Amino acid sequence: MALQGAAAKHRSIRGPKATRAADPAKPMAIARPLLAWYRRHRRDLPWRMNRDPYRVWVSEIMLQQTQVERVKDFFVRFIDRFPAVESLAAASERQVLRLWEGLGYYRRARQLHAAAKRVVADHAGSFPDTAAALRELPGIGRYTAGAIASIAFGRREPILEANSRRVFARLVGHDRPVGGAADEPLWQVAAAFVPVRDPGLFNQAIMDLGAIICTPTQPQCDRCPLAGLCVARATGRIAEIPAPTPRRAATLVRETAVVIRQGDRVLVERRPAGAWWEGLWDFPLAAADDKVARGDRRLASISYTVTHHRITRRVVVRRVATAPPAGRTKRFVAIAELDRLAMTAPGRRIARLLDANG
DNA sequence: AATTCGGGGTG
DNA sequence: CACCCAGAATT
Repeated sequence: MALQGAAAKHRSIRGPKATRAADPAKPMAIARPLLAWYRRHRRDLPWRMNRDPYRVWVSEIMLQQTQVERVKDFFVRFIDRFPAVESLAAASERQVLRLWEGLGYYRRARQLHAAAKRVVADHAGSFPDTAAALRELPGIGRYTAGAIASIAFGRREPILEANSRRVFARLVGHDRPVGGAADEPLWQVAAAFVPVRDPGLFNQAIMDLGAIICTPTQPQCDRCPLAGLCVARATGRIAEIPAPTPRRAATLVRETAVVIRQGDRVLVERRPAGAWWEGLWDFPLAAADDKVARGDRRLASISYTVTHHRITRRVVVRRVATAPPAGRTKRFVAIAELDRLAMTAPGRRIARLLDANG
């Protein structure tokens, strides 16, 4: 045991094979115990009912930087409303965004919609079935192409995302920084391990292992089917691998939203192209030099975080006698009608305040 | 290579 | 509060 640990300590990914460490040259050494574990412990997820490429695709887009538990209900509602690529392609962007509201990264929804139209128009409604062709569609990058190609089409394609990055890094003892270009060695590890047989199940199994057993903190190595092959475990470096990536400090932002109200109607604006939450509705934000008018009533102050921006939004209500002009990007709508609009997260919080306060 | 996209859950 | 999450596109 001590011998094994000492030997593993000085082994690189392509090092000698003196011990039982994971060896990319023998993919089945990983796949066999992993798939056996997966058959018993895999998560029961709504997108795993079948291998319909459309469903796999929708789930993979929703899951980008979004946790499984959060996606479940959104996925079921979305599939219920748009059961096939044709119905999604035929929908309006407004409908798609409304179903996406609250899930975040709204560009995903617009790209999903655009890709659906392209699949219908250019591929007669059937998905491209190789990773390279899938990557031509908007919103599909290296990971998502590999996931769809392997899961829906049985292609031998690797994947690397948050779970598999951690699992593979620990498995081979990859103690260098990860993320971005630094992930390339781990892509090579993933490519070496993914088996010809059942690559889709293998990829899903790696992700489930990362989500259930090989967790970021306090992994349950005693229940891991790959524990005996894991270099990080053999060398006692589980807690240090993968190396944490430095984060940017948060920037503080202050802004003021003005609820322009006449009776039970309020003014909302659509976020312009290039702005955060492009295409979603929100209350107008006061310009930096726009003094809060006399008579404005302070309604609330809400804070929220967008990546590395910490934003405090003061909300004031300004009652007006005449309705401001409407247009494609400005609408004057009854508070009760705000439900039907796809709104930004802070905008929705304000809408709920208005609803609660009458 | 670095930045920019959300939002909620967790310790 | 810090960290995390089935990443992709843009610059």
